[in-house]
Amino acid sequence: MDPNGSEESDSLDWNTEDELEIQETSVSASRIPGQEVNRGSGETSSSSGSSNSKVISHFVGMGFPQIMVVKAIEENGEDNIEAILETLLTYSALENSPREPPPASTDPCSFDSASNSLDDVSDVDSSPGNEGNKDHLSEKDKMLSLLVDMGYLADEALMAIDTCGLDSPIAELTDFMCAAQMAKEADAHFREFSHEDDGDAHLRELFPEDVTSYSHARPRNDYFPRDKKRKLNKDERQKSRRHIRSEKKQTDEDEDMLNLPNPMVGFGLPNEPWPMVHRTLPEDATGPPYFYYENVALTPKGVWSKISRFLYDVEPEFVDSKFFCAAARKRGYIHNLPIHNRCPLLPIPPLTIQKALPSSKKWWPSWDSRTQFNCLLTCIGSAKLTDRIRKALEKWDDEPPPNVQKYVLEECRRWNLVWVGRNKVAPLEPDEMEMLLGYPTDHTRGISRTDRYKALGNSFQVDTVAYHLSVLKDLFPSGINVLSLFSGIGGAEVALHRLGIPLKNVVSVEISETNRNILHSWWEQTNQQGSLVEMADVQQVTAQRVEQWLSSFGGFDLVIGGSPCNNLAGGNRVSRDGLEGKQSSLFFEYIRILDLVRSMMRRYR
DNA sequence: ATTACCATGATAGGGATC
DNA sequence: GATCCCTATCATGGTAAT
Repeated sequence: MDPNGSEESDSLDWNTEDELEIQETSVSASRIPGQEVNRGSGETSSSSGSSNSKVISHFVGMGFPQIMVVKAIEENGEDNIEAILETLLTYSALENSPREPPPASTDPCSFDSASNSLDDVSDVDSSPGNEGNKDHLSEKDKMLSLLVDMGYLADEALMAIDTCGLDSPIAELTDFMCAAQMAKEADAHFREFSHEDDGDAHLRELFPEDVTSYSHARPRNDYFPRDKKRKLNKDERQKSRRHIRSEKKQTDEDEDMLNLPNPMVGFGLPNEPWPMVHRTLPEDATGPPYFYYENVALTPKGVWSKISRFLYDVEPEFVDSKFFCAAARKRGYIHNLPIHNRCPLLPIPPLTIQKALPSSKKWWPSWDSRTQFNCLLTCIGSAKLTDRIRKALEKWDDEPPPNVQKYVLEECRRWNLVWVGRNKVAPLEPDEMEMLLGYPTDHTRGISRTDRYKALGNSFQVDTVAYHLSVLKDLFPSGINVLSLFSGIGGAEVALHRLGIPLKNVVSVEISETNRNILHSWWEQTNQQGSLVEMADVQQVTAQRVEQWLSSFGGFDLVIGGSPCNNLAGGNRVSRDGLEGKQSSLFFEYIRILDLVRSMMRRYR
């Protein structure tokens, strides 16, 4: 739902000053007086150092103990945000366990395994003062914390302290660590992949009791030197992927795979006597608030099981919108909504091309057997292509030979072309896409044509989503408060509105200004009685803001959104990097915010 | 083997601004 | 006329399921 994230994220990459400021207050309790003197001075920190610092401060700012954050980064490699977060989240799952700070002795020891990779340079454990001397230890810890806060890796900082001595000038320590960092960077690619799956277990051993409630995490790759991954050539990338695959085979076997249902009907279709599916949600998954997450069904292997794991182990509901409209749209939805007594949106839209676009019937050749469109995409077929097709067909008086038919059909399926004249095909018009996706006519009108295609190609199919959301109507007869993340052109809002569910307060977060404008004008045109709060960046949804919304709205009833699919979708041949991808990693913002809302609402209860 | 896929990057041209 | 921004056009090929 975030078509323009790629463009605008460029300008957002380092636009975090204000947020850091906010976090400064929340972190301050755990920080040592005076350490902010060095923050941002820039002189001492290398680029990798400062990015590392940002990651640490963000995780810490959200309530993870610094020691654990550092450990998680060490375990997973600084590039592997996803794994770091996963490691940290493992402990939030134990939220109800008694809280104990890590034993003091654990602090220095916890770095031991991390420093193993550098043991050949220096023997950390042989240094004096590791045990017994508490004063020295705390001084050492302070220095360690200071250096880590400056952006250096904890194991390197520890080694520098041990090697150069606690009384050494900071400059000497930082010099030492710069050298160590350079040595380590060569190792980074390997560690990025090899530590993906064993990080949790390792941390679990080190912190068997310690748990924390976190409220913020920041899994953006943008903290790191841009496109480090892309520097890998194709062979290397394939090797890496093979490496992941072979590791998975060895470790998780088949449990990592989620099978896509065939037919892709989810937990049941309207007006079909489908055997009623019973599901029991994991205890931790039950609301309030209700949540609803969406993304493409066909992702790289293991992505959906990972998404499911982050969303409290709720099983995804895979649905193809071809059962709801005349176009396919294979999507996975993870939600904690009841699944009984759903009802479809009325009127039921036409399910075939011929009924949806009756004017095309006249020109539709008998050998084009399509009755439904493929997934509506963000791009359309080119004018040159339709021209080539026309020329290929014009050579034949009546029916073209099979090979020409095959070529034309292939292109028609690929680009969802419609017959609009004799030998003449054309891509769908934006308003036709609006209709097929369940939006009001001219919903996206007024912006450039390409932007309309982009926005529509990235949006919900309203009838499908509305069918799932329909259970909310009886639950909230007086209306609902909605937190809508990655709102796009407002598919969720339109669905709820069309269901007749009053929208009391809607907080909509959407990066694209044109999309925000679309939702805004829809809101006004439909005379909404509630209030609409618009935000641009999910990363600016801080604990403070959520708290503010919760206190003024009395809680959210629904948290809904589909995070960017750019790096998951099969159409992306350039950067299909999975959940770690530049845009798709914003998924972690979704769970971050959802968890924030959940934990705060539980606290208020 | 075939098929489908919420795409990306390079490029060119129109229009506004200086 | 030089430059920038916006828009449109086009070619491009990898993954996983069937």
